[in-house]
This record gives sequence, structure tokens and C-alpha cells, in this order.
Amino acid sequence: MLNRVILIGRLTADPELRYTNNGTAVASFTLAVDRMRSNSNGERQTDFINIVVWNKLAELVSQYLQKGRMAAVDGRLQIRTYENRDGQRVRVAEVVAEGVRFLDRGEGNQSAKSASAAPPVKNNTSPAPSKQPDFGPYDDPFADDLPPGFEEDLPF
Amino acid sequence: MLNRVILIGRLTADPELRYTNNGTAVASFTLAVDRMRSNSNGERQTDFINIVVWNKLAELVSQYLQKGRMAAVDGRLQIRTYENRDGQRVRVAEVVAEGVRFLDRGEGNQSAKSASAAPPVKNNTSPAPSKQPDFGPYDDPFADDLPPGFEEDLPF
Amino acid sequence: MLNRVILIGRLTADPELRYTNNGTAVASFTLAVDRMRSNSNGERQTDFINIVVWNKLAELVSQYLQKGRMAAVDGRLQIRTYENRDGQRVRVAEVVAEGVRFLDRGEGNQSAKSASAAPPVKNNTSPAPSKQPDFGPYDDPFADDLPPGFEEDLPF
Amino acid sequence: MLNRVILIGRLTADPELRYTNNGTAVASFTLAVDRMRSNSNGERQTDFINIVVWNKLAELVSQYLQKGRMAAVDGRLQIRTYENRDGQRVRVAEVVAEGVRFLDRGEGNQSAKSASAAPPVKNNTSPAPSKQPDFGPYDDPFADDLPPGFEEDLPF
DNA sequence: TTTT
DNA sequence: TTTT
Repeated sequence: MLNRVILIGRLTADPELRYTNNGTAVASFTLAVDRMRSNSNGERQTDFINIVVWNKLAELVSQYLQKGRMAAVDGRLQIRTYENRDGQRVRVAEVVAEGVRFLDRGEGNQSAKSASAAPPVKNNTSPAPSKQPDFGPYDDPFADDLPPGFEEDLPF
Repeated sequence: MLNRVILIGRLTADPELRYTNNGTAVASFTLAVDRMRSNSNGERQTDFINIVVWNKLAELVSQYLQKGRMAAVDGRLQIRTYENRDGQRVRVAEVVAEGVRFLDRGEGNQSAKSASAAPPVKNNTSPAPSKQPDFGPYDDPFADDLPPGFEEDLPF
Repeated sequence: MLNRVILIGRLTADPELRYTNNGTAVASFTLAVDRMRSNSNGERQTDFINIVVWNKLAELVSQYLQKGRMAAVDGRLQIRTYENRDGQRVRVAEVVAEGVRFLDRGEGNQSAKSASAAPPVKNNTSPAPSKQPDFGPYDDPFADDLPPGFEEDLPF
Repeated sequence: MLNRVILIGRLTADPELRYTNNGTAVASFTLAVDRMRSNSNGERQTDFINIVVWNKLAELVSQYLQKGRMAAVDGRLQIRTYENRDGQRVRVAEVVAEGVRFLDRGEGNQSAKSASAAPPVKNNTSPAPSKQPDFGPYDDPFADDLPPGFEEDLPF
């Protein structure tokens, strides 16, 4: 069936990058998404939405996104259910991002990145890139589906 | 910020219609949204996603949708937090539907509707409608924004 | 950048399946998408939107969709510009479908399919399938990105 | 039916604000939306997509957006058909924006605004605002649908 | 006709 | 648990 979610918001913290037993990269972060409520005037509401990213995109995200930065996420809503330590069934909603677009350049809390308490999941041996990557972080995940000479030989 | 969700799925049960203290109608139901997992071949995964609908649309939904029927939902993802009876903070994710489109006619479990254990929230005094309403259930919520004579006097 | 379009509508005609010089399958059809206009009451407006589909999905679409059938399309909006026979530059808007979901079963004009004047692009040697394919037509194009044992070894 | 489009791109020029005979404000602009093509490596493709905005939002857009600025648009795809001066039937695709979010602050070509050749459609008598409006430009168009005391009296 |  |  159809399941699509598009969000724009700011990271509440640096992304966390981990690896599954199979060595698959998976990053997670929370997006603060504001919404307007016109009735109770001025009242600002925020949804804190958990995002999960896999594979190559996970590594890009953990390299280029930090706390406070704005991002657009295109993905699908997923409800995961698991048993917690008390044996209770817990439902977790998260958006599995299929595309992520970085929307501002370093206006976020730059220092927050190095403040991360987590083990050095990020590849600090290579110096931090000084600018956005040339290959856009939002590699159209469908692009591979396009035939080599798209415009040239459209049969109509 | 931007927050948009589009889903197609089937109702796991009849919608529940309630009213707030202010007399505002609010309906809720769960949508079973299948997804394909190409790796573990044939494995079918389903996300059960809670939907909330307000006002006039809530009443339409509770009138025309039943368990098993297919629907498209256009809305936004909302994370609600509350304390449960054990004093624990619980996060609930739900999609607030701004538009709902009914996608099949009565192929769902028709009798399930009357099996609802809830108090008679539905208006059973008026006989059930035998066909779809003429006014589409998916009233474009933005349509009011359009000026009266749209095409006629476009200034370009 | 972000570019996403989600539509539900009905096919105005059978899809046309062609092949590029490279042998890539490409199907095209038009979706009639109704919209409500609440002001000029009752007035029904329809947008006729051209859809393009590539590769395996193109063949699925041309096999299972016909004139009159309802479908959901998930894709991106593309503006193509070309010179017509009069040397005029023409802009064409079309939605490149990345996912297509078939929303009703054969209630459309079944016979219209065989009325297609095009060369036999459809595989008529194999008998027409009597039911929906078991593999859903809306193969999540991202599913391959998911790691083999998703739930089992999530590192959080 | 369902018709939703979400775009992120940059304005190719200042928005043009006009008024219908009825005095309804309508703004239009073009969004340059890049896309990646992974096959023909490095090749950058751009779709130039026309956006139309009505009413209050039209005036906000013409006040706060200029050439080069980045914006997110949430709306629907509309196909308008008209006869041109040569009597030819022309199809125009445009996205009717229901929500617009301004995504960067003044990094675009600021001076371009005053370079507009159009008659003074913008209210130049009041000095240009030095910062974003406090009321977000992306007023959720559905917000009015929410009941006054949403969270307080949810009946479940 | 086009934006970074 | 939270971002500007």
C-alpha cells in the first residue's frame, strides 16, 4: 500500500550511527517539527519525530548533520513493536528516511558535534569536510531506475 | 515546518466517534498499511497506524467507513505525550487526517459495524445510506481558499 | 532537492507500452484526478495528468491497468521541454511514477484493452492473468535498501 | 481524489503579485528544483515548476520571497487549458500552493527584488521588513479545523 | 526565460 | 530527553 511521509524540521541532537550484526550502517535522530495552531494564538506546538536511516545514507547523515541543523526527510511511517525489560509491549513510531536533504549550512550548534558522549562512531581520522559534498546528500533513490539515455530516445 | 503523511490501507475496525467537552466531533480508527519486503522474499509486513479525524469529516468517516474498507488518508504526523495510570510518560503517534478518501464500496465486513461494543455513537435513527454521498468524502480542505471565479479572471 | 507527487485517479485509456532504443520499457497513461470546488457548489473539476513509468513497473502497469481503473501514483513532477514540428518550444509536465498501486479489480472497461491500435506491445502469448499478481504491484522501490535481518539486530 | 505535491527549490525570479477582478490576490513564481541523475554521473537536471498562490499567502510570498531564495511548497498539481492568441489549445501545468515555507534568510539575490520590471505590485510604502515575520509564513491551512481545546478534552 |  |  502507499505510505509516504515528508517532514522539515531541526535535529534535536547529533545523529547516532550504529551498525547491525551484519555490518549494516543505521543512523537515528530526532526531528523537531513545529506546527502552527491558529486558534490558541501564538501557541507553538512541536512534534518530536524519530527518524531512522540505513546504509550509505546513514553515513552521510551522520557526517553532515548535527544538532540544530534543518533537514527535509522523505520516507515512510513505520510502527515497530517490541517487549521492554518489564515485559510490556511497546509501540514505537519512526519514519524510515529514504531521502534526506540538508537545508542549511552549519548554522546549527557546530560544537555540539564534538560534545557527543557516544563512542567515536564517526570517522574522525579523515578530516571533517569543509563544505557540502558534491554528490548531493539527497541522491534520488529512484535514479538508478532511469534508462541511460532518458531524453534522447523517449519513444513518444 | 512541513509535515505531511499520505497513506492507503484498510480499517482494522469500525471508526469510533466521540465528542469533546466542547461538542467537537472526533473519530479514530486504525489503518493496516501493508508493505513489501523484497529481501526476505514474500514476507508481508503491516504497519498499524492510528488515525484521528475532527469535525465534519469525523462524522462522514464514521458514517461511510467500516472495518475492512480501504481508505486513503492525507494528513500530518503528530506525537502526543501523556501520563498513563501508572504515572509513566507514554508517547503516542497518530496521523491527524485532513482528507480521507473512501476507496472501495462495501467490500469490507459490513456486519462488523453493528457489532461495535461502544455506546451508540452513530446516528442509527437515520437509515444507513445505500450509496456513496454525492459530495465527495474527500472535500478538498483548501478549496475555500480559491477565489470565486478562478479561471475567468486569472490576471495572467 | 525534494520533489514528490502523490495522486489517485482513473485511467482515461489503456496504458501505452513502448521501448527505447536501448530496449528499456516505458509506459505512459493519463490519470483523471477529480477535485472538489466548494465555492461554485457542485462544480466538479478534473485534472488530466500524464504519467510515465519505466522498466519492470512499466510492464506491470501495462499488464494490469486498463482504461477506467483506479490507481494511486507515487512519483515526481518533471518538466520536459522539446521543439515540436513547427519549431516551437513546448513544455510538457508529467509525473514519473516510482510506485503504482492498483486500487480496484477490473471494474473498468475491460474490453477497451484489446481495442488498442498500437502494435502488440503486450505479451498476449501468455493468457491474461485472472487475478491480481501475488507480488504486489507497488513493490517498495526502497525495500532493497533494508538490511537482511531488520528487526532482529537493530542496535537500539 | 487525492492530489498532493511537495517541492523544495529556489525561486528563479521575484514572485509576481496580481489581483483578479474580484480583488483576490494571486502570486506566481517559478521554482528551480534540482534532481540527481546517478547514471550519467555528475549530470545535474533541473525542473522549472510554476507555482501559484492565492489570497493572504500570495501577499506573504510576494513580501518575503525573492529571486534565489529557497522555499518548500505543499500543494496540488493542476492542469489548466486555454486557447492562446493563435487559437491553439495550450496545456499549462502548475502547482497551486496551499502552504509555503521560507527556507533560508536573505542569502538570495537581495537586489534582484528592486530590479523587477513589473509595475509596483509590492507595497513599497512600508519599509521592507528586516526579519522573518513572527507568525510563520507556513500557517497550517488546516489549523482552523482543530477544536479550541485540542489536548485538554480528547475523549480517549 | 530561469535558481544555487 | 529535545531543535530555532
